[in-house]
Amino acid sequence: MGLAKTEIFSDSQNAIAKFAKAFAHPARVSILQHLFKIDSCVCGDLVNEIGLAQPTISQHLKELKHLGLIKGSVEGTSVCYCIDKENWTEMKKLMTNFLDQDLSNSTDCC
Amino acid sequence: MGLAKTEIFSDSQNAIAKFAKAFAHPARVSILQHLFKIDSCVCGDLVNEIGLAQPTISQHLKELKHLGLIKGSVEGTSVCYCIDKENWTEMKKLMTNFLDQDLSNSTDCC
DNA sequence: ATCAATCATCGTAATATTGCGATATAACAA
DNA sequence: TTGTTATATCGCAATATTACGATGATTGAT
Repeated sequence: MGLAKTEIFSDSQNAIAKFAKAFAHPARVSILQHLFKIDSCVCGDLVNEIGLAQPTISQHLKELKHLGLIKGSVEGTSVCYCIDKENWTEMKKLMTNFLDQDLSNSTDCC
Repeated sequence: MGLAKTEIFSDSQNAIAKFAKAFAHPARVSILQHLFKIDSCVCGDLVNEIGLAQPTISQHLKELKHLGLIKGSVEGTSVCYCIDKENWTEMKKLMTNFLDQDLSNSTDCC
């Protein structure tokens, strides 16, 4: 199939999976890290920074933009990308909550 | 292709992507949440809890076990699964560090 | 108007993921 | 031993992801 049965899961579970998918490829991890490091709109030197072809980078950027994690604005002949910090914070809350489950209980069995 | 070019990325970036992939499916999110909620070895009522066929659940469990996030031990005719809290903590450190990048800089441009 | 630069999209090939029926395996029970 | 229960593995079909060459679209420069 290759098709996840999203209907049988909660909105929260699907949202976690959706954002996790954004980080599930090292190129996207690298793109986000670069955007954070620069901390300003970066005008497409990502292709030089990361060793992937321009269409490939463009595709990864599109996915991140679709998720709302980054913003892009046309700046002359190039396009400037930067982190959408508001949405990033929202996403981080969701993920952190998931990752911090181990703190809610204390017993250990194994 | 469908094959990620892991060679050109750092170990850390590949590790983040690897763990994120574990959370990139709602069934695995659900499995982990259930194991945390119960907070004890659970002997395969996961198939009843989640609405997927037994071979499908078994496959997801295998992936989580391979990543070291859960442990499984034979208990009579069934198998008991639980979170590997030590590895979970390690993974959480890595992911939290990645998610907290927005705290390291303060300027904003967009 | 023409050209160069930058980025997006299309199309396609290779590989990965998801899901499950059928079947194998292992432990216990009678 | 035979049967039952619980889980794993195999094999396959459907779909998704990754990568990139070729091409299109847009902007600025001359």
